[in-house]
Amino acid sequence: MGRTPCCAKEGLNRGAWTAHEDKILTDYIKAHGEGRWRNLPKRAGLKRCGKSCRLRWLNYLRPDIKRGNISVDEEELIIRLHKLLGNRWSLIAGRLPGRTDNEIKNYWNTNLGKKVQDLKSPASAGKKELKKNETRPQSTAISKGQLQRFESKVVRTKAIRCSKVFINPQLPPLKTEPNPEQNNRETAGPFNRTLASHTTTDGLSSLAGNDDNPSDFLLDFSVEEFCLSDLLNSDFCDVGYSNKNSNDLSPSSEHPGVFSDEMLQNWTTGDRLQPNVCSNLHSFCPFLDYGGDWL
DNA sequence: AACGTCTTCAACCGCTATCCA
DNA sequence: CTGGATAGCGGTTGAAGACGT
Repeated sequence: MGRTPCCAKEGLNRGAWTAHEDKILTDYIKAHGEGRWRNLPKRAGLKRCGKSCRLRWLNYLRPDIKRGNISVDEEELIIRLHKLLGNRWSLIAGRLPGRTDNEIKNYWNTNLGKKVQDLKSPASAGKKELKKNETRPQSTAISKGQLQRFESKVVRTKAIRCSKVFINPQLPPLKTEPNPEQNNRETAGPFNRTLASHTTTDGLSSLAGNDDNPSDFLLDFSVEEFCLSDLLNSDFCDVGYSNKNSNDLSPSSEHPGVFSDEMLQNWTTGDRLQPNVCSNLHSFCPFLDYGGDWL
């Protein structure tokens, strides 16, 4: 590939892994656990670079890997998370049980990215895409409107690393007016339950003073467990923030907050959705409604 | 059947973050 | 604080199979 190798690879195997190599690696990790990748090949008797072993294990051999057939729900979630996080595939993968960052990245590059692009300029989509959709019926599940919303609001999380967090305590209250439909869905799944019962008006209180881990923000579910579309349709929150002054990131500006990567990660890598943090859904509104460079 | 083009995805790369002595 | 080792990330590549002519 025209680049200098990251480490000495004389006598090392390259390219596709053989079943034998897979077995050696699997057996070794089962016996000794993950980690120490650099030394692993030598100890396991593999002619591979440690990095390659790690990748093979994480992306292919791990027992909890779910392969192929990305469902419509998963697809929608990927798009939504991509809109929120940008190309932070590992964070996105963290919310899709059994999926790897590599798989999601590939899926995005080969399917969703194109789809978003095509929907942006429908004229260029052409017959080719039509044909393709015929053979991949699940790909048609997302409406054009959805995709347009997704496309325009990717948060550029990698541009600048923040070490400070500013949160405006004067967050507008979330509307909590009675909603029959919501009430009906209250028992549908954990996410709806928590949303319904924890819509506080204080964006900070739940961050500061609760035993539950506020970092476990986003979603913890298996997509088979309940109807993901409830979450996806929720848009996380739809409070009417305006973002007229995109350069003013001070706490007193219209942006309620600028978030560090750490916070972002915490929000998206937790193992469990904690009830108290649902009120912090407020905090995401600027992301979702913010089309420009927010940093 | 043969050939060329396209698509997919596993594997590779360099870079950065984190850990630890 | 510094620097080496290690882990992890996202971008890119290319082999292989699918598809079209």
